[in-house]
Amino acid sequence: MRDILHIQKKLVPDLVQVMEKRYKILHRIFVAGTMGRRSLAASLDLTERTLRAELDLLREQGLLDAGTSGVTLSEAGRRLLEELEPLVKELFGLSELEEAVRLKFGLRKVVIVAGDSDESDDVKREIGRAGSRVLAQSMEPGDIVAVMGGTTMARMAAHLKVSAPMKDNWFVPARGGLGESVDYQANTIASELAKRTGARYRMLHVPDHLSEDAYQSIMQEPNVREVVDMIRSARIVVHGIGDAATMARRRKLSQETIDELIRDGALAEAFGYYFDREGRVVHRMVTAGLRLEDIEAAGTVIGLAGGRSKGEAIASVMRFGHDDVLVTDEAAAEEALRRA
Amino acid sequence: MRDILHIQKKLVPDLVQVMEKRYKILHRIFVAGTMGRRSLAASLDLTERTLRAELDLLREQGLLDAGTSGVTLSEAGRRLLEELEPLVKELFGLSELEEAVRLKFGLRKVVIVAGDSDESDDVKREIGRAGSRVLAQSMEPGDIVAVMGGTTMARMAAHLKVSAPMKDNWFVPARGGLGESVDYQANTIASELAKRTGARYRMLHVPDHLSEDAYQSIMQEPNVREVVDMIRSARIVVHGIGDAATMARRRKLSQETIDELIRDGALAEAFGYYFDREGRVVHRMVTAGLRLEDIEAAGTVIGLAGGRSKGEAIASVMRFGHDDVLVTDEAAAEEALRRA
DNA sequence: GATAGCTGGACGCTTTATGTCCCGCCACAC
DNA sequence: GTGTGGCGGGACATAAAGCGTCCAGCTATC
Repeated sequence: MRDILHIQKKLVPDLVQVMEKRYKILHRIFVAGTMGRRSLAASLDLTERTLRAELDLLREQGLLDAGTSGVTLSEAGRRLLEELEPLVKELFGLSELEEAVRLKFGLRKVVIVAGDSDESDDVKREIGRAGSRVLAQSMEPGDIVAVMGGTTMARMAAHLKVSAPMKDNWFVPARGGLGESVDYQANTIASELAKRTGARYRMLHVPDHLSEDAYQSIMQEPNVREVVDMIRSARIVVHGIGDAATMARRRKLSQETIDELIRDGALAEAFGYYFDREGRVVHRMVTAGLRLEDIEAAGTVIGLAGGRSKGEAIASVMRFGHDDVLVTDEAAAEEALRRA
Repeated sequence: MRDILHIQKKLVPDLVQVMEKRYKILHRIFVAGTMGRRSLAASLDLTERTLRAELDLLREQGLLDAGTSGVTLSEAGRRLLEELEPLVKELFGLSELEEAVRLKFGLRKVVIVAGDSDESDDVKREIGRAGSRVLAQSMEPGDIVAVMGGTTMARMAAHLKVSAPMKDNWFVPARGGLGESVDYQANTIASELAKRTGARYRMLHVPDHLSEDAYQSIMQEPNVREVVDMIRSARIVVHGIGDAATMARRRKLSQETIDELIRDGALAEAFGYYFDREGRVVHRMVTAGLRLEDIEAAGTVIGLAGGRSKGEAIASVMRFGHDDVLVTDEAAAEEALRRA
């Protein structure tokens, strides 16, 4: 059953939303018995006109009747609702989950794709696609977008598609190199995104693991300085979320540092910071780029991550509380809620 | 599984249509391997621009790729199509059936509702509803509509709904009384239809089973004459279809006549005429009203009938060849095709 | 008999969809 | 190598649909 919807959603992406909207209308009318258009519109948070279009359609389908004192479910409508009831949870589970996660972490928007990234590459791809849509919707002319690295980010970049060239937008890497494969570096991703959108980009070449002296002197370089300033004024930040242990290993942190992270209860990593269960910052990478205050100042911070194994890390970063939008998958969302 | 498709047809019929369109596009591309937009548009009977909007969306969904020599299904697209195949029949089966019936009998339009009228009153109601929609779509200002009697016609009348009053339309009974319950007489139905649409109507009171003399003299009556002239110039004719034996009994024909009908192979009845298997007229009722030549002259002839038991009769009347639109149910349509 | 709340009609504005044309490009045939 | 037909994709004016808003007429209820 689930499959069917999954298939249909590919063909008609907003199928479920529409079904949900109509279900809610029918359900509301069922509960109220008889109800007028205005009060119905108010209680469903629809405008009178759009509701009316829906009501006309539903009546056309013979699901409801309009009397002089409001609309009522017809016999067929009641029967449909009854058949629909057991499917509701499965049908709209994701949007309910989205809402639950949104409220739990006080986010502006949550997008959840079906499945578990840990188990299927399709789901990973879907997160990338969903993320790219969110980014495209969020961008406005003139915006500077700072992006992090990682495979999820790379996938997001690969799916971004815009209708019109964004000639006066900039993409910048949120931080210097991360010692990863070049495909997954923030620099690469920023340039890829710029290429795909017709926007401009700047790169930031600052090696990891610099001594304090070397760091200070490289920061004096005018063109490094310039890029860093741009990064710090980014209006949109897009980042992946990792679990602390994996990230520490990938970044080849010293055993000493890793021990320290463990002692401090570091669970999650995002934009170069490590967070404990409560969302407190317990460690930060020493490298040029985005600072916490820049994150706070950014208008839109978008987090991308999926897979049940990342649920805890996601919960931790969300508790940190400066993300606005989360794009994840079903398994991770459930896990994050459970941990929170 | 079947439930959900069933529900969707009721709740989101518009989206089901969209799904069908997109399925057809994918399917066509799959068959062709790779295909250009223009030739695709031509073969699917869509305009280039609308097709393009669909293609953009499907590509957005990752279902197809656009190369230099046309569009091709992506791996995901092929997979989707494969998964979709078993659903196609259930989802769009009726429209394929509609098309098959349409071609078989050379009709302008065929509307089929799911189910079997013999088994469920809901299906009968649906035929009425569908018929009323067809009629509303067919009517244009100034049109005279001639209607027959019968329960199906009565149900159709009960569901007719128009957006604007049809002040300059007329409804007339196609024939005089049929000796049935008053609710199902053509006169009653014509007046009901007029009341529901804001149109005007005329009645025709000519008893069945008149002697030739009485018939001739009643036809001299100016106001009978007037109504008959109107009937004969109807631009739209709506009629039910019955099987010959049942109708003969209902009309209390003499045993002699019934024997004659049987001998001549009468199978079906419509607008007062009896037809054999090949659609030839084998008998006609002697009463005032629509003649065969008026049927032939009418712009739109709409036939309504459902139930597997009527399949053969429907096939017979359709072979007669002067209907333009058929509204029926799934079982009757299958049976009619089988018999033809 | 007054009143509140209902449906359905109307209308102008905004957004979206659509028809149409064109350009540069690539593959293929010659 | 070169010509050519068909391709995708951009552009744009226009038609159509969607939507917010208001109103008339009606009816149930107090």
